Amino acid sequence: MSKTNQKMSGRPRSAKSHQAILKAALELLGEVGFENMSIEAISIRAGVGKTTIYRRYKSKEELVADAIESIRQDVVIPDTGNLDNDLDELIENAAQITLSPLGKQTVAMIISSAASNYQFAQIYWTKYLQPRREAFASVIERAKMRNEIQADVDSGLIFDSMSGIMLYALIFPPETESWTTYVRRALHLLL
Amino acid sequence: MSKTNQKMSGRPRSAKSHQAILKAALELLGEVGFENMSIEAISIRAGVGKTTIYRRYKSKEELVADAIESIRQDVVIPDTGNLDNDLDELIENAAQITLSPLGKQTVAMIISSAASNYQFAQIYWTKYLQPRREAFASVIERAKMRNEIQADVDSGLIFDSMSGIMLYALIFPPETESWTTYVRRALHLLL
DNA sequence: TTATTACGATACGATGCTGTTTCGTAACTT
DNA sequence: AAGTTACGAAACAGCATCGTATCGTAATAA
Repeated sequence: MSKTNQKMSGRPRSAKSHQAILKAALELLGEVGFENMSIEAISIRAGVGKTTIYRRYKSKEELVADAIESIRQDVVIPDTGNLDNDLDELIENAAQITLSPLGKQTVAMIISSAASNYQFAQIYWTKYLQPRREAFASVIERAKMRNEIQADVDSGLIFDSMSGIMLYALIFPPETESWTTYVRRALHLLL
Repeated sequence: MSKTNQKMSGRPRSAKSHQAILKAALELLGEVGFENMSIEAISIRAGVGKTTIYRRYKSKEELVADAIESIRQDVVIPDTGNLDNDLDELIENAAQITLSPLGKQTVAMIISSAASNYQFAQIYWTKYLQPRREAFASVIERAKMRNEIQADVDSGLIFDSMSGIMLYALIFPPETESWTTYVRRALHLLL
């Protein structure tokens, strides 16, 4: 905003420091969680002065929101010509992200702050879930055209249900099978 | 343990204080979350000295684990003679507990500490989910006997899926319908 | 009654983080 | 070159909480 919409005189803000701050914030979020991470720890890990962070962000919330938003992951839209294979790829991809420490802490942060601060859920929805929900829809669409499933299938609701079981299995990992097999088995109930 | 298995001389620990501590801990957990609650705040709200808490618990984790464990909720096993009605009651009951501030913070705590400390998930599973999973199984069992559903339905997997969608809808509340309708609609995909 | 343990209150030093300020230096614009 | 802004480092007072220790009092057992 203020950085780009107007040429400022004086030394410009360091893009390198900016990247280092976001990186350190995400690392610490995954390691210790939102509540236990301090601005001081972030500045030390990023190798920048505390001042530099306080100059950019008014609060930890703002910083972390920006950091999460900065994650750009390519959305996979599998197209193997077969629904089951497509779904397997989607599940595999979701597993990698969701089961990581950062993924877990992000979800925890969203839940615990949901009542007071909806911005984290908002970002996660827009940046992460929404694109994948659409990718899922196009996978389902193709399966419909191949007559693999009925035309009245509600891809949105199925995606939500699938996300739900993934979340559940994240907290209470299945004991007798792998996370992915379990999710796959649940998904077969839905289709 | 040490309190009951042996008659001690001297003044016994106050059961009243004990109750007050657990109550205050649960209240604060719902209000500010696990990370933001201090032993000091608990002692003040409970109207006891800090010493009294430190004498009983070595850590906040221990205290909160005990507090959660102390919640005794009657498990509803509906038997209306009709599966859909039975399920509605189960959903309604789950909604009340899950959507409360305490319910949300408990879940958030479980997730964020899952990697380092599995005891919270363990307690929640044993004290809360397990009994309900069994109640759900008997509801399904009765529906099978009435030939409302097929005999090969896996009640456990369906319960997990249902819990999953509830959890998901807790974080990302449906915009165009109520929480319960949404859950009910998802459940119909499964049965 | 005496011995023992718990009680609530209060004070304590230690710790870790907050957000701000000051400093000399570095990187730009005009 | 002059002017301006950002940089990292360091110091700062302020605050909340930690876990422990000390106090005189209360409640129980022998």
